[in-house]
This record gives sequence, structure tokens and C-alpha cells, in this order.
Amino acid sequence: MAGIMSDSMTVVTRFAPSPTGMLHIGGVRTALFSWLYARHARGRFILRIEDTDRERHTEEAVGVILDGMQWLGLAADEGPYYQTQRSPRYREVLEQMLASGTAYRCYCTKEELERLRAEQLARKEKPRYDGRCRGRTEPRPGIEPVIRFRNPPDGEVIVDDLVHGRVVFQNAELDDLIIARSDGTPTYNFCVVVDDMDMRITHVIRGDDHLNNTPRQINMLRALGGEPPAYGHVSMILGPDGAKLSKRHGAVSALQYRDEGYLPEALLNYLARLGWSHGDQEIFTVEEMVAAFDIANVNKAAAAFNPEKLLWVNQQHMMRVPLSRLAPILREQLARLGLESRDEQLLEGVAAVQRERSKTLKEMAELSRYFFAEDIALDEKSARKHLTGESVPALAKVRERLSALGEWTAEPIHATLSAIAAELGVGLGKVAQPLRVALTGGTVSPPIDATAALIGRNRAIARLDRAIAWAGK
RNA sequence: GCUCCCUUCGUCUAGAGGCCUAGGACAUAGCCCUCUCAAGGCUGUAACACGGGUUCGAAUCCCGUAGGGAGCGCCA
Repeated sequence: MAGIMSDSMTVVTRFAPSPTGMLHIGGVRTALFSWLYARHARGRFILRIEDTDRERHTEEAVGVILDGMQWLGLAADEGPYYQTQRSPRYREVLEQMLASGTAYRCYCTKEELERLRAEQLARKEKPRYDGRCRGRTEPRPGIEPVIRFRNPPDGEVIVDDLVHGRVVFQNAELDDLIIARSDGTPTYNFCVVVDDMDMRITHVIRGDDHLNNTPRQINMLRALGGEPPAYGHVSMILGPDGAKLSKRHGAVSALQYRDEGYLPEALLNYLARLGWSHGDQEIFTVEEMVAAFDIANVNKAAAAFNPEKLLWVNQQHMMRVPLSRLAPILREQLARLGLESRDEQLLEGVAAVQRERSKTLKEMAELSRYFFAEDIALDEKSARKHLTGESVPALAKVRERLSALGEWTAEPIHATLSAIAAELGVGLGKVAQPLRVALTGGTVSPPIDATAALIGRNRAIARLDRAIAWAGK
């Protein structure tokens, strides 16, 4: 009964990225599913860095993964483990397999193997090693051998995949894969098996590009006397055009989304809903996802990444989260625009009125310059339209009454503006729009009373004076 | 080429033989609300890849076909 664990057994999942210099959002999604599965089952989640290919992997590349996981809040209960630090253990298992005969040395040269491959291809066969060194007992002088796994020649391997259901592979389709290179270093498929066994992984949740590796890994695990874990192969993410997601589709790195002003829980929510659903619910807090997640409901088909929906999900989260969560991120985004603000009260106030009019915190910062900048730029077009000679009486009246206003908050400001409109016999728009241009420099802002309140009396009056002067020209 | 996987509105999905006149969400169009922009509300356009079966009845089960993807490395 491969992979069926009793309830009493603790679930252990893992995320095993290869440090390529970026945390890909496809990887984030499998990490998330792994993490959710462990959290839901009150199990453990392990982070393991697959860095066997030493040259390509740098410390910075590992740092990127760690930073990304931290930003996302996908905390590991164990690790990070590094494969490069486990060499002695791999060596040990290799020796053990050689001794037991489940692995053997292969002295074929690369040229020989290439020829074999070419012949098979010419015969329209699947290229695979034919096992010619299986029975060899004597070394070939001058050749450093590789080590191959002795795969069972017949029978089948059944994978009861958590998302795909039963998948059956014939052993005859599998060949004896190389588990150690001629320089003695172990290869990926072998390391994974040893690691998953040693770390007692109960549920391997990974990309479905690994589905074809699974029968080999199961065979190796059995040869080592281990019991295979359960496997769940989740689909990959496609670009909006249905092609494999790549840089040309825009941001594929998780940290880019942080820089673009997305909330990590929103990214997680969006990624989870890509291939998974829970009734008609679209917006989930992380806790809700943990409670509702079930790998069995994950879709088999690959899903296309839709940036517009991510934007919507992000805004929905911005509108629900406490303002104190938004303020620091808004401050950071403002800083990138060269605008300083240490006023937590103001930051939260701005976030409160802007969150329903911005999709990201970056956009919020861009739309909120006039709340933080001392000098604002007057948009020509807006000014010509609304700061006309006709608007001067209204503006003057607003200036006069607002400077005398007792309490500088939205309600009295609103009452004042309404009263002025009524006195002048015009709609509120005739007062609000010129004032909006005066205060913000443009025609778009949150409700004018709230906007004025946040801008503050002194700055508001100064901007009014300037606008009146402009209109009177 | 071989093996394996996948296929419901443009996109993400619901759907476990009758509840389907195929539901929800994003996007899109219209209306409402309204001081601008939003947010919100209402309404609309829009899908079971195709062909055969099985069944009283199929989006759902079976078999093909087509299309897409992955794997077949001394990469991970």
C-alpha cells in the first residue's frame, strides 16, 4: 500500500528547490501546497536545498530562496538542509548498494552511449541504457566508471498519486539510471531518494514534471528497504498566453511581487486558487487556506497565470487587512518615490481612503503623492478646466470658511462644502472639483472631505491660495 | 520516435449519471449609486475539444481521434 499513511503518523512534507538565483512563482505554488498540506495535518514542513550541481549554485542564490520564503511566511519547521553537506551519507548508501548488488559500475564511455542512443533513435525506440555492464565483474583500464541503479527488469510500478490517481509504469520502460558520476558525485534522482528516506518524508508534493521520475525513485527506495511516501504531482503554471511561464510574461520571481507592492498573502491566495478551489470562495486568509486545503481537490491540468485577477485578489486583501499592516509597506513604496513619512497616523489614514482605489501598494503610493509632498504639481489640463474665473468665488468662499473651521475633520469639512454649494445654488461638484484640483493638482482623489482632512489645514489653505491666484490670472 | 500526463466561458474554476435551461470569480459591456476616481450593487455576452459507445438518462462512465504538456542527460 504505497503511501497510505495511518492517521496516527505525522505528516512530513518538503520543498526542495534548486538554487537558480530566483524563486519562481511556480515553485512557490508547489511550496505552498506542500506547506498547506503539512499545516492542515498539523505535520512538519521541511526546506531542503538541492544544490548538488555545485558550480551553478551560489550563496546569493540560496539567499534569494530564503528571503522569498520568509516574505511569503512559508516557514519551515526543519532545515534548510543542503545536499552538498550530505556527501558522506550519499557515499555510504552508494557503497551499500554496490555491496548488495542493487547498483553496479558501468564502464561505458560517453561515445559508446551516444552511439547506442543514436541507434535506438534511428530505430524509433525510446533511447535508454541497455544494461550491457550489468554482468561485468572486471574494470576497464583507463576508465573511471559511473554507478548505475539496477532497475527491476519486469513488473510494474504503481503510483497512487494524490492528484492524478493511479498511474502505472512498466519496469521494462525504465532503464538503469546513473546514480553517481565518474567523479564519484551522486546525481539528483539518487539524492532525492536518500534525502526523502532519511528525512522521513511522508508526502512528496512537487511539480508534475517529476511524475516520470517517480517510478525510478520508488524502485530505488524499495531497493534500499524503504517504504515509498505518498506522491502528489501538481501541474505547472502557464503564462497568460498558455505557453510555459517565462520572463517574457512579466514577473516570475516571487520577490518581484514584493517590490511591486503586493501583499504576500494575496499572492499566496491567488496561487492557491490556481488549480484549487473551495466552493465559490475566492478570498482566503492564510488561516482559511490551511483549514480548507485538501490536495485531493487540486486540479490535474496546468493553469494559466492571470495578472489581472492577481491584482483584484491583492486589492481585496488590501481592503480587508488591518491598516497597520498597510502603513509600513506604503511608507516603503513612498520612499522609493522620494517621499518621506514617519507619521503612522497619516499613513494609515491615506491607506484607509486609498485602498479601494489602488490595486497594489506601489500604485497607492503613486496616487498619494499630494498627501506627502510639500509642493504639488498642478496638472495643466485639470487646472484650465476647473480653476476658471468662474470658480474663484467658490474657492474664495471655501478658503474663508475652512480657515475658520473649528474641527479639521471630514464631517465638518463636508458640511461646509455642502453649505457653500447650496448658498451658491450649484451642485456639490462645482465646489468639490475646483477644490480637488487646488488640493491635489488633479481631478482624481478620494472624497474631497477626506482628502482635505488628511492634507491638513495649513497645507490646504496654502494650496487654495495658490489655486485662487492661478485662476485669477 | 517511445512512455506518461492533461482537455468545462478569453482566463481561474464548480460539477462524483438525473439537482445543468451548465453555477461562481476575473476580464468585458450596460445600468444603479455618486463631488472625481474607485469600491459596491444589479444585468448582459460567453464554455462541456471532436467522434463513437454504455444507459431510460452523460459535462460526468468506456473506447478512439485531435490538440497541448512532461520525461527519455555523467542537469536538477
